[in-house]
Amino acid sequence: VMILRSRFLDARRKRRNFSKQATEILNEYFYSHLSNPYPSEEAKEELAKKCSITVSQVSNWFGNKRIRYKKNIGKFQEEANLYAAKTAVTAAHAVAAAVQNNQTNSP
Amino acid sequence: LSDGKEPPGPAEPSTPTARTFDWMKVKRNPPKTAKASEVGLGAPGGLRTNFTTRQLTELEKEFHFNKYLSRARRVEIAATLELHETQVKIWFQNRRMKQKKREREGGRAPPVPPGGS
DNA sequence: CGAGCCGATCAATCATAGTT
DNA sequence: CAACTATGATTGATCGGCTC
Repeated sequence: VMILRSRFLDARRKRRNFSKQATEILNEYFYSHLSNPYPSEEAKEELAKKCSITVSQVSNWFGNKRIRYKKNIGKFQEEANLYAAKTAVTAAHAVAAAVQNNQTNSP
Repeated sequence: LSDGKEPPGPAEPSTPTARTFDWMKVKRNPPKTAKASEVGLGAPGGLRTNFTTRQLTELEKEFHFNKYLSRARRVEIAATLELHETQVKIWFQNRRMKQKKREREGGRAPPVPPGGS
């Protein structure tokens, strides 16, 4: 049986965790698209570039994230709220900027 | 790209954030590999078959010879390796995708990360 | 109409990195 | 340092769509 394990022992070992920043970007996308966290091929390429990883790694990340998320939603609740708030702030900034540029207000 | 809302609302009212969407409910049917009714033994269908080294070696060898299998060859290999024709078929399909993946990305970058010297 | 293929994904597991 | 957890990768098999 052990022998059967040895058939692998190739790639998957020696794996490096993605940079904190890359994970940040991936999570932002995941939680801001929680209703449908399935990035298109183009989106994956863009994420891959921003994260400095390959498209396959982006796919692996989303695949693992989706499965693990639905496996135990509760465990990710905290993280979900964190990123939800984060994107909300980003959106707020965008709106604020738009308002400043566009003096079109409405009380 | 930036969507704001999804027309249908498959979510459930409970928590303001992180609702339950359809993709979270997706369940795959269990593998149909081996019918318990056929052999009627401790072969519960629904388990991911673990190919042996011998089977993988043979399949790999055949793959290098032919990327695609003919019906006849498939039957032959399935018999020799004691696998279902479907398993052999699926193995080749997955193997081809794997090959494509390696070609697409594995263009370079295997030598050595930084560090040497 | 059905079989094989493609592309994407699932789901379980492996082996390791990181944490406690 | 051991025990446990988080995470990236691998892979047999499924799902939907397309071709023939």
